[in-house]
Amino acid sequence: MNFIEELRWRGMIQDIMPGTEEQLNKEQTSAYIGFDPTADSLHIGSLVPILLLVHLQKAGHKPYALTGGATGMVGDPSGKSEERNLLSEDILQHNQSAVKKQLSKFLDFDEAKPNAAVLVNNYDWFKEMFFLDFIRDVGKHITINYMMAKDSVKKRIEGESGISFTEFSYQLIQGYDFYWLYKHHNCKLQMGGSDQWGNILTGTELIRRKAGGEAFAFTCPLLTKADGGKFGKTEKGNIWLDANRTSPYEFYQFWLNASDDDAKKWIKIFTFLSKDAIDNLINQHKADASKRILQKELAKQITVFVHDENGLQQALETTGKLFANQNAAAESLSEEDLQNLEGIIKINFDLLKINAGIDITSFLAETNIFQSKGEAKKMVQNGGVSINRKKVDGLQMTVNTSLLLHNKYLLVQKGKKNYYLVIVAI
RNA sequence: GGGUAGAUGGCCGAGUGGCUAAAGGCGACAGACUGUAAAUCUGUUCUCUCACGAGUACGGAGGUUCGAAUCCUUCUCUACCCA
Repeated sequence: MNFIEELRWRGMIQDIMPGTEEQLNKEQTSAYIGFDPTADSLHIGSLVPILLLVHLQKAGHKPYALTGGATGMVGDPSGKSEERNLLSEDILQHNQSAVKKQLSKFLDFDEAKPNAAVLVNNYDWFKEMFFLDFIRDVGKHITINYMMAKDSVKKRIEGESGISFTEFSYQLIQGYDFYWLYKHHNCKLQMGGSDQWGNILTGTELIRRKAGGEAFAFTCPLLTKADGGKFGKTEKGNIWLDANRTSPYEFYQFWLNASDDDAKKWIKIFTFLSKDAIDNLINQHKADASKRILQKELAKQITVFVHDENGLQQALETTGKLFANQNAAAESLSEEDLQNLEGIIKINFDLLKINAGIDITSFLAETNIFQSKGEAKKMVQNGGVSINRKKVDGLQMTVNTSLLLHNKYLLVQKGKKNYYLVIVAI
């Protein structure tokens, strides 16, 4: 199975330019994807493009991962309904190096291999670029009419808040990236999310007009959830690839909570399991959906990919303790169990206050489990708070030493799935 | 430059002097059900407060009024039309 066929059955191809497959079959091809340094960690939305590069490399082609030091300074209008705030140069610098570090985890950079991965930063070729040169050498080749016809631009022009010249120019900058890589690295293919289709085509157009060359492109679908919600968000926000931002346990939990429909789609995209293996899993899942075989396998594979075997073990251990015996009393957890709960939020709290006894709303607010007493109160009244797995049934409750597990711990739940371990000490 | 229509809570959108912390919808969070799903039903959803209550808030500023999202002045921004 060739690279494109592989991606196709996995549901990872949205649009593809004619001739792309032929090019890839013909010779080892260099291809690139850009990553915007909008934060100092990538999140799971970037995982699909990363996987495209990994598949590409596995198929024997040469992947280029581009960090957008220059494009990040401008801001991509695609998929945004409003003008974005510009990031400061310091932050961009910091983000770039962090993103770079993360990317290097997933690709093989062994230079001995002919298809070793390469990291590039478009700031390197834009920092010396003068405005006049750019509008003469690049701008001249692309008409405004062409640029305005792009969906991402059209929407903004027709929309409420308009579009600045800065963001309007974005596609030219990205287009030039492709041209530059084509010229200097013989890079003939650009991939990306389907929201990038317009920007990518500007690049192939530039290569055609300015260099008389032929370049190719395809995009992968943007992920949504079966219920129409945004992919990769939870009540706590984005799911990041950085273990310090999203612990392996939380990361694992995210995938484990996938709905059946989503799990079927996602396991093809986010794991390297073969078609047979996945078909087999889907059949097993259908036989007894309540075992959530698909979700477990998906969560396992992708957690190992991002956080290694250790991360997975940590996630499984914590998951086991918290969810395996949900009906068991919290008292059944040993001190070690509690001490080694990795990945959930741990909070230190003053023993003296517990000794004196503290009312439930103050306790929840002072531990920062809730931002204010009002919020804590509302949630308690809704029945959404448990301590040591017992539902807090009223505001009159007092937290005191009798509740402590092993004289030291309190296991607090906000909702069903959000655990906090309060550690009491002086 | 001239004219017209607009700007309401995370989003959409009702509201033209007091009964308006502002209908309704979406989203989000929680509960029930369940499989730590989905769907459904229920509750919550400006901030602080155990509560009584208080403080902010209908683009910005100022004014009229006992009382303003609602009326007036002015400014900013957006859309459309004319030049």
